[in-house]
Amino acid sequence: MKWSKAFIPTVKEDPSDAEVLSHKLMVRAGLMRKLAAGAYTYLPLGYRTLRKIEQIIRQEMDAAGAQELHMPVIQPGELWERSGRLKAYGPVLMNFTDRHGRRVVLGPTHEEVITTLVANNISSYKQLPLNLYQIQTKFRDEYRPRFGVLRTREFLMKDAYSFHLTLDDLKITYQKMYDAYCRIFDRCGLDYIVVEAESGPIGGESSHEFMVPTEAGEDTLVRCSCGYAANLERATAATPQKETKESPKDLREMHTPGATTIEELTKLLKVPAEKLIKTLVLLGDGKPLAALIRGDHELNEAKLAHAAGVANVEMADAQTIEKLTGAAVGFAGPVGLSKLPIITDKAVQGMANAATGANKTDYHLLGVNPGRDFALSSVADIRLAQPGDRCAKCGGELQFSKGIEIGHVFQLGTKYSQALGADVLDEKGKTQPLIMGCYGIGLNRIMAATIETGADEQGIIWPMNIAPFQVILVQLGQSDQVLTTAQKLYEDLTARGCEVLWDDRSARPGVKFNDADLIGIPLRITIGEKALANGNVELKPRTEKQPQLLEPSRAVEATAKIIQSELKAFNI
RNA sequence: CGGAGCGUAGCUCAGCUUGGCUAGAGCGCUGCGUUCGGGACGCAGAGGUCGGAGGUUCAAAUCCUCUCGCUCCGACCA
Repeated sequence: MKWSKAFIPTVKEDPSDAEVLSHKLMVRAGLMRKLAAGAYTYLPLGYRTLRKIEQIIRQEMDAAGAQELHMPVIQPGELWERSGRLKAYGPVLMNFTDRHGRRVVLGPTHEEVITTLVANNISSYKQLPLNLYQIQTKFRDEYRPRFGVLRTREFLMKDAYSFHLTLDDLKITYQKMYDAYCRIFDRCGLDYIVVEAESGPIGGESSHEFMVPTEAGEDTLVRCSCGYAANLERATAATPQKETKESPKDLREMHTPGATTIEELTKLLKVPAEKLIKTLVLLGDGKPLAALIRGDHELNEAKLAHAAGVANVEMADAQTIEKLTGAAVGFAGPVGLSKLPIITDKAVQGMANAATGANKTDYHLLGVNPGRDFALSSVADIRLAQPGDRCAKCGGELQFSKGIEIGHVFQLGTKYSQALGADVLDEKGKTQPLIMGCYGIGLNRIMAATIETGADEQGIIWPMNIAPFQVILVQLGQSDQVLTTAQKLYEDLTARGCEVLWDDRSARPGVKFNDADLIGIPLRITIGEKALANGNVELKPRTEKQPQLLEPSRAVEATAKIIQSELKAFNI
């Protein structure tokens, strides 16, 4: 491809609306342009990389025994009512009403469609396991699209779904897919880690996320040197040591006018936050419940929902709280709070002589002792891990960092098959709900994560496997000798199967070198009069400072060899 | 959805506080010339509903109201 004929609009300055590195570089290198918030056009160069990522995924999915199919983007709203996810997804679901007044959903994912498909076409355990995937544009009306292509309203996703008679069989496929994911991300040249994850509205039991650690990520990773790794929603920290044997004091009421926050209380009572018990009033699937958390800890709603056995929890509004506690917001406490179930965090259990709200406006209780002053009917880990916490497995200090989620695998169980009636007959002729797994990869995120973690001041550095072109010919000047050499190199490299971008523009050398670095092609061959005077051209990898001088025919050999060996290295 | 900020040439921005000549700069683009190994230079040009609507005024990019879009923080979320 000759650059002069290609549509590669590079720009010198960072776009004003870009914040993260990958976003800036993708625009500057002419990979993409924004149409609207969370919607991007992939230009030819960017699309080449995206297609290469797609190809790698296809190969690995096929090798793992999955079969590719293609489902519709538009889906009947009725399907989503049946699965119960119309509500669960809420406003994130893009939908419209068609001319007949039917609600149509733009697919944010395809569990409903695939489960219906399989329900209608699979009826025997003999047809299992079945593993199906597609690569398709997904739609989500995100509250806040951001970070360039990392969170968009429209994105490319590989989604796979597997169907099984037994949990053991699911686990076999789950492991195969897990391994395939590792190969995919390895081949894309990414440094990633795998963490235990919460499954969110997809639902299900076990789940792992594939994360690329980088500051630009919006997920928080919690890791320990012992190998423990989880995302923040899932992470468990060790329960703090039981407090030294402080002898229990008597309950005492204290006037604390207007002190409704932990911060105000610590000042007023002159005790540290870890001596306070926060009493949070929430609604679990609409029913009130209270959660007790140590003053310096944060509630993890997902864990609480799990512990309470509900699908969804939200903070109760002020009116509800006042009605239930008999006090203004900020003065709730567990003592005498009999109207609603109380779930106590593990860290609260061992506290002694704590302070809590008195369920009386402008009053707090001191000397509160769990177990003595209120019942510990339900104790669970319901807090977020936080910096300074210890690992629950080895006691080491937990490390917090940011990451980009590029893939996610779930053991779904029977959530969708039961809702949508996907059954098969087992060997005894008995009806069984299908057990499902599902597996997703964000292709655009792979691209962005590669740039995010692999760029330098000059621009992008593509791994050979997903580079839009493998080698760039930088032709300096337009003299006959330079031109014929470049032409010959282009033909010879192409004949050897190399993907060549030929910068034949009449721009000055500096412009070409800077553009070549910016778009990050792994190998560069410079054809200029200087080296040609000695019959040479220059070969330089993107990551090296100094070029190597070679005769053109040798440069072709060397280039082809480097490409070969790098592609092979990625083909684990 | 709560908070903050921004919208002027293809891009990055100045001008707005204190209303007033023909609305500017750099980059990019077109033509000509000189250059040519890490983002050259000269000359000549093209390119603008100042996001949109309404209002105040003799006069609005500038002041007021409404509205749309975009970005960031929060909340939410594969």
